[in-house]
Amino acid sequence: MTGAYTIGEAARESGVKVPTIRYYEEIGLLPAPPRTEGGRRSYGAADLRRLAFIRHARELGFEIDAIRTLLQLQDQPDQPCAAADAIARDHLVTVERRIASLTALRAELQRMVEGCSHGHVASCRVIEILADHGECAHHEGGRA
Amino acid sequence: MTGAYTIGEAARESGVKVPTIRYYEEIGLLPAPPRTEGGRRSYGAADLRRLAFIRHARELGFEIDAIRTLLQLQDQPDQPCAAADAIARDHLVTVERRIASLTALRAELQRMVEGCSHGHVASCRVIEILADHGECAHHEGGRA
DNA sequence: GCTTGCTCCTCTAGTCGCTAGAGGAAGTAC
DNA sequence: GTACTTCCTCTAGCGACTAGAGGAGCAAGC
Repeated sequence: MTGAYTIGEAARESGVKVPTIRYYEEIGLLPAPPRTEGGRRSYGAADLRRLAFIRHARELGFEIDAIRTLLQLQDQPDQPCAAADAIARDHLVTVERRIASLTALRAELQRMVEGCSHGHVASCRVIEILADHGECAHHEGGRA
Repeated sequence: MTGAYTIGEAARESGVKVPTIRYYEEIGLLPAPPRTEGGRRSYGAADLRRLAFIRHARELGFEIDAIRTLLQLQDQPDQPCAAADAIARDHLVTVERRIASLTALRAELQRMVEGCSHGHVASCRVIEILADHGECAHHEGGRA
């Protein structure tokens, strides 16, 4: 039977660390489980699934608030899934923007390190490019 | 002449927000400028250059500590620039890893939203993939 | 002179998603 | 009975800011 798990077992099974599990409980992402006589948390199989879901979503870069919504949706399987789709699409857009930004950044870093003649700071391309924004190809801000 | 600037002017010139400038001063990234009679910060042209340097480096994703080192290097132009080069190279590696990770992530998000038939949550591909890690192509962790 | 409105000052607290550590109790192994 | 591990709660810290309170300086108009 899908018995009871200690928080340590839940952590090992789900890959979410012990303090993080407690943190998720604190912020209401994971329901507070029943306790043993001695006051220890006792998790069931459904909790492990929920934790795995959260972990996977975090790995994919979803924010806690988005995961909260996704979990609510998961709990109501007869709802239309437009909301889940929208969250994923939104996130996809974010990720694409981030990739574009990082790719531009990579090009600039490559220019830096390739241009560096390993001489002295006075003539260092790395320092130079950082000092002169005008000289560089990077003109759109935003989180890298 | 390269006169004196208020913190607001420095912010406009450098693109760094006013509270952020004060924050940089607090953490010792920017020297504390002289004050006017009325106690207001009075910046010179060198401060503006330093701020622009910091801003650019932050835009490129360098961490404050790395910027601190880069600024120290900039202040000693006769030093060899190996350290600056190493910082840039390090950062390039980080950025490349991040791009790889995000690219894998993008593929998975695309699978999600393309597979979504816009029906109900019970059969939603987005929710499904999140629930079943085994089903997905994403197996290496790391910061996205 | 006086008021209006903007910028500036300091200080504290909040953001996000955890992570670390203190100090103590419960459970397990020998 | 004692050693060891795991668990408990609680508070504080990380990075890099951001927001807001409460007050003072300063320039312009009347």
